[in-house]
Amino acid sequence: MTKRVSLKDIAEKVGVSIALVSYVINGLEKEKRVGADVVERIKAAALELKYIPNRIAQSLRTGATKTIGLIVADIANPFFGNLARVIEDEASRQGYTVIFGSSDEDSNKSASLIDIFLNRQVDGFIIVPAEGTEMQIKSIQERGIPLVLADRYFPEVTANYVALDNFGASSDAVSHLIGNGYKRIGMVAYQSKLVHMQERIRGYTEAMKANNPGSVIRLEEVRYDNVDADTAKAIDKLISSEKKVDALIFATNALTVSGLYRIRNLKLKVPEELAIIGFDGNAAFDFFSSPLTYIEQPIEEIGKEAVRILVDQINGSVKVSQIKLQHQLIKRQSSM
Amino acid sequence: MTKRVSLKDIAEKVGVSIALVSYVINGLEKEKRVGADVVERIKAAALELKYIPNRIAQSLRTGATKTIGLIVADIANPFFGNLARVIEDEASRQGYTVIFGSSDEDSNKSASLIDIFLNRQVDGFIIVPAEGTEMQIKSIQERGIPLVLADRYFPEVTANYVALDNFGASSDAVSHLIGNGYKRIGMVAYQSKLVHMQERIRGYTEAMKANNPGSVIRLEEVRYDNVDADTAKAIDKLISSEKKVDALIFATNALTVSGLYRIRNLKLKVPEELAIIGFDGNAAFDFFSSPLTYIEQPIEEIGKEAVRILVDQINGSVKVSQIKLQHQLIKRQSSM
DNA sequence: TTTGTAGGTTTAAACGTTTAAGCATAAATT
DNA sequence: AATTTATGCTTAAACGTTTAAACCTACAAA
Repeated sequence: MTKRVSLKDIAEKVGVSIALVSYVINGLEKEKRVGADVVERIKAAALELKYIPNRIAQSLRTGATKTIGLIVADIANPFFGNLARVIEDEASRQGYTVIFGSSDEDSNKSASLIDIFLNRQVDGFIIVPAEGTEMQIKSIQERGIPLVLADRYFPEVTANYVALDNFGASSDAVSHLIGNGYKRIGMVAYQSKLVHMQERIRGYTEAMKANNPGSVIRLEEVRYDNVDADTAKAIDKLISSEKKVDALIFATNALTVSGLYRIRNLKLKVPEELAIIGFDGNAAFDFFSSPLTYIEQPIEEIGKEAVRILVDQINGSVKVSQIKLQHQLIKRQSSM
Repeated sequence: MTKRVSLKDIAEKVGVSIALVSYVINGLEKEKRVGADVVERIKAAALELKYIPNRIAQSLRTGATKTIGLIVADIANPFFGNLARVIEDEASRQGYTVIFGSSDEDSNKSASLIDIFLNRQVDGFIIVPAEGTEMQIKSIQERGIPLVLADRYFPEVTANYVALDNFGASSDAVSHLIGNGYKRIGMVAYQSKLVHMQERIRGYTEAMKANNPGSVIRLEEVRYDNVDADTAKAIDKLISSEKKVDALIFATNALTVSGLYRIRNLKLKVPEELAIIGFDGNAAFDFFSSPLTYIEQPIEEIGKEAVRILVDQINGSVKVSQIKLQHQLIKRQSSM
């Protein structure tokens, strides 16, 4: 490994002090009154030696790493992949680099990622928090490190967040189904205390009650680490009871896809025997025998807002921003 | 922002030198013969003050950042999202953190990402190289920085890589189709000089010639920045000529999905009117009217191998590893 | 002649680590 | 009693930056 070129190397080559070189490299030649000829010689030498600033040294000196730590549930999940992409682009626009990690909805993994990112002195965090990580979030805040939660948040923790209006989204889905004549509507959700899930569930139950005070709530909860089997069981149960469902809302993208497999295997006619509403977009939704109606999240906005708020905080803002964005219900055949 | 706790703070609290604290924190108390009581007091103080090592300072001192720079075409593309996930896990297992960026197949973006990662003194790179980035790759090598290419490589550049045996994969697809009685087989590929694409094309053409010396090559190339329109046009052309195709191979996941939309809109019966083979897995493949036969890449292996080779290089190995992995042809209804 | 000021440059400390080298003191060996 | 060895600790330099402060020199103003 050939030694990297430093300011010192340029200084020696030109025959001036390191300080002068630093000034010129950083464009402070006017302000710091560096001689015109010296400026030229330094610039030439930097080019010739292919000088690349050492951000590690800069960071140590300035205390800023220009790095954002991003923690999502799973970067392989298209929803988070898309979110990561938006965050990457917006961060880059603002001069930040992103380091990322997947928590797998596991609080231990989350803790270890946070530790690693703290080690690396990230300037701020964007976190899709897993269940039971309230204390981790608080501990970041106590350290005074900027933080924005995305997709979910903790009602009892005062923190910046950008999330969907999940209550509105799923109650909209219910209204849509009821408007189309469906009555026995069920929901398949994750077994989770996280607000985004609880709000999706609450949106469903409240809308059911609002539209028909005596309506039956048919909610099945699925474990994150056993999606396919649990979803299949949930659907089997929902369609086998004497009062079987005539419509089904899935609470996430993964649940929807998993459910579609089961529904296809059962050869249920959609929407005649069972109407469906999915969550998030997905090419699979389009090619299902009956194209799916789904709740679309404004991923672009979520990511951009999160970065903007975070950078604001890094730059000293102390304002707490809690943003709920609106969904769009993409109406298609599966719920008609 | 409350000041972060440093070794110095612990040293002052305990009343010893910084060196001793460093030894204890790094578990060198035996080797460096630190007194038993002092060890205890230092450990207690570290815990009490919630000491977190500053990796930036460590990196500056040791020259190693324990960071891998990952450049893919687009993290939002499920293939790269999955690859990133595998790389993240394997890197973490080896004590490395990943910083990532998407090149969008654009050599300028690629160059800028590489610069940023060099600034940050990454210990090594894993790159899915874009067209025309040979010099960028060489420049990294000249700096003596470990590097592994993934998914693609440059035949004229001697570098480590892990890729699919693309030639074998697409010729296998052709053989399969021919074995099932299809004769007029076409391919929709990207317009790209990159080997992975050229090899997929070559696998197709060679297999066509091998099976029938006089066979017609029906190849259409699509621009990366205009996938949907170009793919639609390509398909229209391939099925409208007097000798229209009876089977179609798509050269990537995105091309396959795009093609499926067109084929559905044209209401072509698959496989009766047109057989299809896709690339990479995807839930959409499963729900298409006729479940798709597709070429499956060993993503897990690609990612793991890439990290293993990279870490080897970081640890001083100078061996050049060029690995081609085998696909699996998942045979289903669309090509029967 | 002294004082002031602008232009141009260097010095040196600091960020938080790691680690080779040195310095005591006590205990063991001759 | 003199020397060696072991034990326990400190000192200080180095990594590559940034940046406040000090330092020159020349020249203008008093």
